[in-house]
Amino acid sequence: MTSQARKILVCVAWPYANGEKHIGQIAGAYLPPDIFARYQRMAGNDVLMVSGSDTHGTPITLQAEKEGIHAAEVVDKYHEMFVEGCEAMGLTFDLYTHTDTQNHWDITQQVFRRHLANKYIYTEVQKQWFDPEAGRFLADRYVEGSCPFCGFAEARGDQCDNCGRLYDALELTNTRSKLSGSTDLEVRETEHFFLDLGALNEPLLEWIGSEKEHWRNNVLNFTKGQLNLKELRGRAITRDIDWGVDIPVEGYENKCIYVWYDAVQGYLSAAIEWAELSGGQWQDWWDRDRSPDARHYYFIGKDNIPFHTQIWPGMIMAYNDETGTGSEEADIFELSESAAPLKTARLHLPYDVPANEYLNLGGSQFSTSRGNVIGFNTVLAQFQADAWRYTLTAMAPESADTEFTWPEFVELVNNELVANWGNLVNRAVGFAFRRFDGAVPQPGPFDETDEALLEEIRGGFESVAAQYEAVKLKGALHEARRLSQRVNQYLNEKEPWQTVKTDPQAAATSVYTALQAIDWLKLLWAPILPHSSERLHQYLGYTEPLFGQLETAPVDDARGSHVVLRYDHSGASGVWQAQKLPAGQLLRKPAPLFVKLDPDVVLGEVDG
RNA sequence: GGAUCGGUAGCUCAAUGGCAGAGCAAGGAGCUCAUAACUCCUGGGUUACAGGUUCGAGUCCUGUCCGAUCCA
Repeated sequence: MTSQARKILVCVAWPYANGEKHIGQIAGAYLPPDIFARYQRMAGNDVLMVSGSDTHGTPITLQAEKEGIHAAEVVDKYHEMFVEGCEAMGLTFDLYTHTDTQNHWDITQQVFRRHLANKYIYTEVQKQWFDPEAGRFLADRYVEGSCPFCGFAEARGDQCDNCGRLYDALELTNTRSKLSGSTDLEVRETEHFFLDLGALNEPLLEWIGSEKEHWRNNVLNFTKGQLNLKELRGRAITRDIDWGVDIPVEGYENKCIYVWYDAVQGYLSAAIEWAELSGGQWQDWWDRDRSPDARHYYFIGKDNIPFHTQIWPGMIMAYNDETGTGSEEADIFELSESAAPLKTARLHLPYDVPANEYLNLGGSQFSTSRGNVIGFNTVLAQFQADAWRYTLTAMAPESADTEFTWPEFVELVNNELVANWGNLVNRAVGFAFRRFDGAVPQPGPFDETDEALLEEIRGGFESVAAQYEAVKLKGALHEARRLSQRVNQYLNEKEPWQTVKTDPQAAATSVYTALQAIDWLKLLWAPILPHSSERLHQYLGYTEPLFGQLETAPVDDARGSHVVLRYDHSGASGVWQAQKLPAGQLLRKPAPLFVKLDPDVVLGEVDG
């Protein structure tokens, strides 16, 4: 490596642990960061990729009520389901955890106290529906009544299903509680904490105005537009709920921190948990004084843009602010040894937020309630992970919504992945294995055609890299596919199956050249197709694995036990370099890398 | 209602204001090492619509329509 390794934090959106995720979410937010992270590790950079399941919020409690079990059980069930999916898909999280851990609580409370000490948190009294029978305040979705506009009797807490109007829940009449069914509701006052985003509007505007040329158009302009309105205002951090992180201030025992405030902090808390588990230093990625060149990438769906370009950066700024340093509130925290450096660290802001649009199904969005969902775990049991990785990258909604259809899935797998790349590997490595004693043949002198091919494929280490580097994964796929086709063209021109009979040395040179090209293409494809590149790596006779190992393990802490997914990169040998394929290296008997799909079977299964 | 993104070949997508391109699909030919795969050739366009700026507009400006997200 000519340049020094850069610290790259790959932040992945935190999914709610409330059900099986669908392939639209995978294509938008979970596969792209893995491809990017795998590339960056091969390129010699120090990658830390973190995420976890979001265990708080109404989606979780709603699902718990639906299934008649406790929220914590819902969390365990779907968290583990997602972890299994990630393992099968090969998503190399250095740590995938969840938010109901002691560490995450500690960090959230630490950040809360610092925000409070720095005067970015204030309190305000609100009016809210209270159900005396249940003894609880009612969140919007727990109260229904008559619409203030059209009188519709079944209007929800914040929106009427009949006329579609939005309103404040306090405007409803004839209200009843969905908790107890009681119609005897009261409006009571309740005090809550607010994050003072209004005070952060100007600093955010300044931040968004410089060195953001590499950001995607939609993300940058959308954020600028919002900030230019200068309408950011306080946002409630706490709610009258009992499922969430406790508020670290006395007198608020019946309230909790609301999900949006704690969830985004997972990027930080997960890095700290990773350090605790691995003995690594999370500050190398997060502390901007210690690692000024570190870069943070946030992979999310478009609905999440405001949280990652306004709210979370604002929270980081509010944390870095030093007005409260030395005050009582700022210094009373008890943190674990790993987390303690957080007290003095100043944290990095996002370097890039390459948000994706949506991958839709059949012209409409994936919707669990409407039943049009293609489940992440389900499809991995049916088709190869790399087939999904290829098709979801080819269909990636990088600049606009895209649509998934099963016929297109079959076409992409059969006519591109199998035909272009899989078949190239099979024909070339298979031919070498059969006709050259199961070893890489010894080439004679290269002619112009040989040199030209090798030069062009070697160029992929620049051209494909540029695409990965810019998070243009679809572009990387196109470029790799173009280079694969060049090798097919080369073989058709050289016809080693002919020359092997008349001029074995010429055939050996051609086959060597093709194998060398394939050996390099294996690396260019590896971030997108890690499983098949790993197998090809073995067929070509290498013994060290390209990638490291994914493993799951239970972790115990003061809040209980949670399963984590971890990637151990230590055994990986794959590097982003055009190294020489050793002539004479023993091959292993190859088999087709990809399963060709039978359209009738695929379409029959999904229709039935 | 406000902010933003997108609308290009049958499909998926490219094109610093400078000859509208690629892959797949379709039609034809070659090849036979290969998963009936590979390679070559061909056809395919009112760049959503209407104006404007410019020597020149897919690209810049104005308006309209359609789709999407966030905020009200």
